[in-house]
Amino acid sequence: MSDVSSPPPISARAREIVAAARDLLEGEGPEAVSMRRIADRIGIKAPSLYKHFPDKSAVENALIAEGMAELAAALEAAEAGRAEGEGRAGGVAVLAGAYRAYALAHPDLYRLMSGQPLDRAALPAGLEDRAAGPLVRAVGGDADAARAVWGFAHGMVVLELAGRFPPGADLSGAWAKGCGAFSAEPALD
Amino acid sequence: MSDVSSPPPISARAREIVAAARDLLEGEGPEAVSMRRIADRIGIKAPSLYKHFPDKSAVENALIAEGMAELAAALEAAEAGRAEGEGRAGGVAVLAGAYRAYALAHPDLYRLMSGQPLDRAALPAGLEDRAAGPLVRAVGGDADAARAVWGFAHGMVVLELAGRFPPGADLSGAWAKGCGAFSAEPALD
DNA sequence: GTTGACGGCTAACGGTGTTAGCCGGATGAT
DNA sequence: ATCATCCGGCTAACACCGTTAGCCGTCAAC
Repeated sequence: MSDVSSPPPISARAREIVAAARDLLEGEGPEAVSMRRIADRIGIKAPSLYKHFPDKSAVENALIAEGMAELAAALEAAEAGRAEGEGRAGGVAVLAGAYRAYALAHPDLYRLMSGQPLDRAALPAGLEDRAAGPLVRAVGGDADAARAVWGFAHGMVVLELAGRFPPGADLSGAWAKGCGAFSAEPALD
Repeated sequence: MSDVSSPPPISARAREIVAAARDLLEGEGPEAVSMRRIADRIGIKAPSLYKHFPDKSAVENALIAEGMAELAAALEAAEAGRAEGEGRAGGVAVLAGAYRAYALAHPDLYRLMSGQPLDRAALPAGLEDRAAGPLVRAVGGDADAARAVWGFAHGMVVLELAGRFPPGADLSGAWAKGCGAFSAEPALD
């Protein structure tokens, strides 16, 4: 019963491959992560990669799992670190700050994680729920509210990463406005 | 004052090219819109496209301009169509509904429009502002608030398009929650 | 009538993901 | 000790991608 985690990729070579893929992704952007570039980086030829992963998307799924685990850890740390004096409101703002910080620190990985229809079967069981946990707890378990603030945070982050806001826009103001709106208790609900 | 729009692409052939590109995009998805497939569809060879557009991104920019104009029109129609009795709150919800409806009706075009760093020089002058207009008016000209609800709407739409919410999730509830949060007047601001 | 631009074309380059098939070495079984 | 098996490399190749170079027919203008 040692390690019945998710899919097989546990061999040293496999880990080396996803590490190379991540270096390329975070160092040179998404178009740099090609099977030939990955193979080059670890001193083998591209077709040999297929002895370790069925296709490129499997390598990407490993990267996605890695990123989601890191993001979950960052959110859990933010959740644990906030002063107990803060109400639900502060919780949302702190989590949103941690979310944004992770995305800005790993822009290309974040886009890879969030830009495509998750292959949930290729993910460690429970990872997605673990990443969502801190936020749903911060909004008191209201699924609608959790989805709304997730949508807000994701949208803000992705627009910022794509440079869609005006050059000198005061984004912290917009974040504060959003977090404030979501922190007010529902008036007549 | 007939038509001093933006860049050159006004020839019949050029319009035919972007029409073919749009058919491919909306009919078979983004990976189907290749220079060879576009050319095939109008009965010429791929290299001939370069007599009308400098590169593929120029064709995409034409698609983006087309989509943004349509989205702007949809938002303006929603703005004009709402009952005058509604306050600012209703305005935001109506606009968000129109925004979501356009994105769901043209998912691949919307992703093309919103997923990359806008080449503003390639866009008709004033188009971006025109698309943003209805929303900033709905929030009373507060730029921070406008960016926050834009982030919310974009995030919700893009997560929905990517199938990131749980299969049977009640998204209309999350949308209502978000619009409600952004419609309450700022308490102590 | 000549010139020149327009808008097609073919051939080609370097890149992509991926498959087929070969082959050496290590490992396990008889 | 010999034999079989499988693992993990390899080369060659396919079909596609965006893009460039260079050729050529048509047609309008001077």
